Amino acid sequence: MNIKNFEDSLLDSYDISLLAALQRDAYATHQQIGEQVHLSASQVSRRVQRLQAGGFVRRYVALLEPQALGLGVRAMSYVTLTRHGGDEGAAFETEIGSIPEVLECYSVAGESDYILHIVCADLAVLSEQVLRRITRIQGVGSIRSNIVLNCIKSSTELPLGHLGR
Amino acid sequence: MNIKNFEDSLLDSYDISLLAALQRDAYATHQQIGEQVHLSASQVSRRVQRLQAGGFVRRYVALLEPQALGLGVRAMSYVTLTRHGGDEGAAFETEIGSIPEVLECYSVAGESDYILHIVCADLAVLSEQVLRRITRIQGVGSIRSNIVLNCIKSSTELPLGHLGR
DNA sequence: TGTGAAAAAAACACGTG
DNA sequence: CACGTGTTTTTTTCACA
Repeated sequence: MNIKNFEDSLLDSYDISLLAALQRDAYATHQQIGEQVHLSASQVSRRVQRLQAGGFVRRYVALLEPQALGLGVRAMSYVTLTRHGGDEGAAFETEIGSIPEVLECYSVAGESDYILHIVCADLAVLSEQVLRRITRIQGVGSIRSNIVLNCIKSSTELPLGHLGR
Repeated sequence: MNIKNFEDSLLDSYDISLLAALQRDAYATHQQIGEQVHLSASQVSRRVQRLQAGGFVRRYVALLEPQALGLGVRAMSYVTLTRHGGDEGAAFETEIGSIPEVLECYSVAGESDYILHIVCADLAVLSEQVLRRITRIQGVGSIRSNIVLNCIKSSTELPLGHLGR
């Protein structure tokens, strides 16, 4: 039987610590993870497979160091479309998908329509290339941006505390 | 000789495609990556080690599926501190670090002082637990939040195009 | 830089509680 | 039926040409 989603599934406390360990460091060996979680290597192997098959793990990735790669600028940008109701949204969303400097894009309720998380080399690239390109997308009204001064925290670890008890 | 940072380092086009491959899928075997990048498995092994030692790779992680884990709410919150110049910032920053629902926190130039990326189970948890806890941190003036309606794009892949040519 | 050997780790099958 | 142990297979790392 397959674990399909949150409702069907019973994640016991081992699974939860396992997921926590995986999103902290996916390159630890099953042995090492097992020691942290108090499980044998074979158990870890079995459970990890189940968790993957169950759709809890999206994928495994390497997180790179922006500074080391010459990516010195991070910004949050807020895009407002000119008109709502049409398909400006669709055009915008597909275009955004093809801009590698845009790491994240969310539609939101509020003054602006979209929030964009952008990383790029420097301010010149940000304004002259990335923001310019976004401005030119059909339906885009205004863009406002916040330049990030300092990174206090940047994590990909989802909170799992609500599952536990 | 060690590769220390962007200036010293000469990343050739192989290294760049290698980094791109790693941040796309870090669980591919060296063999598979080698086929994509046109390199032998041993070369991939060597280069990956160099890239890690050179500080280009922060770490390897599993990206989990929020929906499958009952994490249905995503929000961007904007925090303004009451006074600037003191050490309210320091207190705030250490406190924020201990809230697992806050995935990202950046200090920014502009109207607000900090931007927070929050993920949690539902709106009740967001307002009654997470935002409440943030409000109570010493020095916090106001919080404004944007609830995310839709995720257009959510990536951890840094843009590497500027390195290439 | 590639090839092959050695080491390590993961996946699997089995026997046991 | 779930668990750990031992075995097989895969994968990575290292030495050598």
